[in-house]
Amino acid sequence: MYAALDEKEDFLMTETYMTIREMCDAYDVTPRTLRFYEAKELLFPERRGTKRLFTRRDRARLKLILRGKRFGFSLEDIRQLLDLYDPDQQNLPQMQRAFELGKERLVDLEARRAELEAIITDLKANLDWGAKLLADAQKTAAE
Amino acid sequence: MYAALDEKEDFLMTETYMTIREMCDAYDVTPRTLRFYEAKELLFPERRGTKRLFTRRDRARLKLILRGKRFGFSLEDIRQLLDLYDPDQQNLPQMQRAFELGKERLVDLEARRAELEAIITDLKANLDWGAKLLADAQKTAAE
DNA sequence: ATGCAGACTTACGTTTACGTCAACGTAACG
DNA sequence: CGTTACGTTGACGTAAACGTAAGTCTGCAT
Repeated sequence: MYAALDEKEDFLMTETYMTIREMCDAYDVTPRTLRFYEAKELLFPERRGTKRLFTRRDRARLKLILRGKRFGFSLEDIRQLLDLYDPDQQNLPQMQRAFELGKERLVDLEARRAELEAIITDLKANLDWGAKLLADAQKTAAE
Repeated sequence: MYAALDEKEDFLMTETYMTIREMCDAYDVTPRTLRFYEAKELLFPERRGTKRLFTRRDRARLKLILRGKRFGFSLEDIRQLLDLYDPDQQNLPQMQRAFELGKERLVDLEARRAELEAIITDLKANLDWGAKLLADAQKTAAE
């Protein structure tokens, strides 16, 4: 289960559970953020008494959340997507919705990839152009 | 000038100036958004009396703004980058800052490209897996 | 001349994604 | 047994990116 949520460095992670502080240090987020994500039902840490215990599943989800954010997805967008990476096999209709949604996302992401490629090419060209302009300016100033 | 800001379809754009409504229709934004971008010094429409007239330069900048937003950049990030795409040759220090900033962005974008590649691969794998799960579920239900 | 569609300014409202106290619980340490 | 460190729940605050409503102006068609 959660095959896609696994990561290579997980073999280092001997602890099954992590406290909120360990999570913060490991993923560079604040406690507030983790509690906020829990409130928004993006994470589901267990409890020992009143304290949160973050599982492997939570860690995997958090990685995906942070990833999504870097690409401009809203938390609500991400919440939808998480259902795909972490399906509830008891709920067929939900799985199918997640599946359809995932296919749409794939199209979207591939379009983004193309656009990103264009942006990079573009930026490179502008950097070359800028370098030339700056070089000219240097020479002019030297006279 | 503004070589990188040109686009292929521009030859269709006979009008040098566009009204705010034309802009809204063309780029699917609201008037509020355009005025907001002007207030934030991302766009610099000219004025006929009190009314805004958006130039080719504004249109090129707007495209870049919308692009940047799709990739999760803040408007402030974007404002900085626009200086690179639209340099002020009277201002050497600003050009150099823009140049340095642009180089950093390039590194950033190339990292994003790699991550995006990983995300796509990942999502595809999950979709295949999901397809399998759904197929199994269908069969089970058929018995 | 007038009315009305659009554009303009000003200003307050809204949503997202947290930040920042305040007040309290609890567990370990000396 | 006190205090120090870390964790918890509200509750209010904030920055970014606009939305929205109110009131004004303005060009032009009737």
